[in-house]
Amino acid sequence: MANLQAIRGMNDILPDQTLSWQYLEARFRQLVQRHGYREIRFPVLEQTQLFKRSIGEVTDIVEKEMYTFDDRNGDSLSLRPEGTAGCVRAADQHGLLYNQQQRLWYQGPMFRHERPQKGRYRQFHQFGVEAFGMAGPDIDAEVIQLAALLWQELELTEYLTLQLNNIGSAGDRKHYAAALTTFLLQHESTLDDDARKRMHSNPLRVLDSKNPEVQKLLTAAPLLADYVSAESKLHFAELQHLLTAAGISFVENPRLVRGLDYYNYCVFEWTTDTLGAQGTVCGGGRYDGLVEQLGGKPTLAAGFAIGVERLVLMLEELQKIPASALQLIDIYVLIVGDGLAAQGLELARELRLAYPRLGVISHCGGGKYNHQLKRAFASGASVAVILEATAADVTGVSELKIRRLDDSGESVTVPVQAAVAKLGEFLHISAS
RNA sequence: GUGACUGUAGCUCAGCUGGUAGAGCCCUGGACUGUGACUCCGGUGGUCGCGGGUUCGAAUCCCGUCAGUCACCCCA
Repeated sequence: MANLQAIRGMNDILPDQTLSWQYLEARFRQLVQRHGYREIRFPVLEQTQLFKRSIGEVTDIVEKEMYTFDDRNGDSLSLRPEGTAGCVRAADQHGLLYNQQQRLWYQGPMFRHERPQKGRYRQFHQFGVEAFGMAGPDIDAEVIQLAALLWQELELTEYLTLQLNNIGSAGDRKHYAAALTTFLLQHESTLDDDARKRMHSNPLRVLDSKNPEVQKLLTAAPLLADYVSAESKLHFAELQHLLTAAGISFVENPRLVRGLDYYNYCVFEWTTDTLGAQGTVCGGGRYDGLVEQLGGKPTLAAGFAIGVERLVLMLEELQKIPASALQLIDIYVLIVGDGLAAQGLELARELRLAYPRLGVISHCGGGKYNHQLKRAFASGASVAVILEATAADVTGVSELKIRRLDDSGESVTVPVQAAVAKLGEFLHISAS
C-alpha cells in the first residue's frame, strides 16, 4: 500500500469528517428545497468543448487547470472544473429551459489541476444553484438571500462579507477592454511582465494585479463603470435596493472581476478572512448569454457556487458544528457472558424500533465487562444498557441495567420487559 | 506552473558533529476474584517516503523523485 496513494490534491474524507459534511449537506439541501429549487445531477465528464465555450478559451481554468484527455474514440473529454456549464447543457438538452422558469440546484465534485493549498484542492466539491428564465434583479436578490440564509443557519454571518460589482454586458466589456488596452499600451513601460501579458489576452484581469506600481497606474485608467450600459446600472441599483430592504449588507467592489467569461450585469462573492489565502467561499452572478452561447434559445440566468471544503473548514475552525450533529450513537448495549447474543440483538432491534432517531450499537465480539464498558464510553453513547448472564442464565436474563455513561455512573436495574420504556424516561424522550 | 518549509511505529514526536532505531498516546494482556478514564508491570507494531550517490558503515551528508503544509497565481 505504501506506494499506492491518493492522487495529489484529491482527498479522502474520513469518518471523523463526514459527519461535518453531512451536517452541512443537510442544511443546504433543506434550504434550497424550501425555496423551490429542485436537484439536478449531471456527469462529471463532458466534451471539452462545452467548458471552452462557456468558461472562455483564455481563462486560467481552461488554459491550464482542466483535466483533459482523449476518449478511446479520440473525442476530447474533460472533468468538469465547475458546475454551471454542465447544468446548462443538461437542462437545455432535455428541454427544461424552453420558455420556462427553472430553479435548480446541484452538488458534487469538481476538478482543477492547481497546486493544492489550504482550501484549494484538485478534487473539490461545490453546492450550486441556478435559476433560469427570470429577468431579475429580484431573482438575483433571491439567490443572494439564499446564501445569506445559509450563513445564518450555520452561524457564519459575522465572518463573511458580500462583495458586489456590475460588470455590464459582454458588449460593454468589449468596449471597455479596448479603451483599457489603449491606456495600458501608453504606459507599457510601468507594467510588469504579468500585466503586459494579460493586457492582450484578458485586459480586465490587469485590474486585480497585486503589484502596487500597477495599482498606482490604474488609478488613472478608464473605469468600467463609465462603459456599462444604463440598463445594467438600473438593474444593479435595483438589486442593491432589494438587498438593503432584505437587511443584507454588502460592499461594492469595482475591482471584482470574476474568472469565468460568461457573467454579465451583477457578479458577487462572499469572502472571509478566517481561511488564509483562499477567502472566497461563494461566488456567482448573472449569465444571461450563456445558454444561447451554447446553442440554446436566449435564456436569462443567475446562480452561484459554494466551496464545500472551505465551508467545512470554517465550520470546524470556528467550532460551529452542533454536538448533536457529531453524536451518532446514543445507546450502547453490553452483552456480558455467553448465550446472550440472541437476546442482545433482539433488545437492540426493539430499541431502534421504539426510538428511530437514536443510534444503537450492540456489542459484538464478546469480552469482559470492563472491556465492553470502555467501548461504550469510546462510542460516544450517552447511555449503556447492560445485559449480563450469571452462571445460571445461559440463554437469557430477566433483568438488565441501564447506566448513564458519564462520571455520575447513575444506573437503574429493571425487568427486561420494561427496558424500552425505562430507557425513554432515562433519556427524557418518548417512544414512537 | 513558481517558491519556502517538512516527510522516523496507527497518531504526536526524539534521535547531537554518520556506527544498522527510541518515547508518549492508542491497542492488547496482567497487577486489584468485574463497572471506562488513575497508578504499576508486560506485549503487538517501523522497507527511517521512494530511488540513486559518497563512505568500511547513512535515519543522519549529496542528488533526484514522490507526497504534505503554507504562500504566489487564480478561484469554490
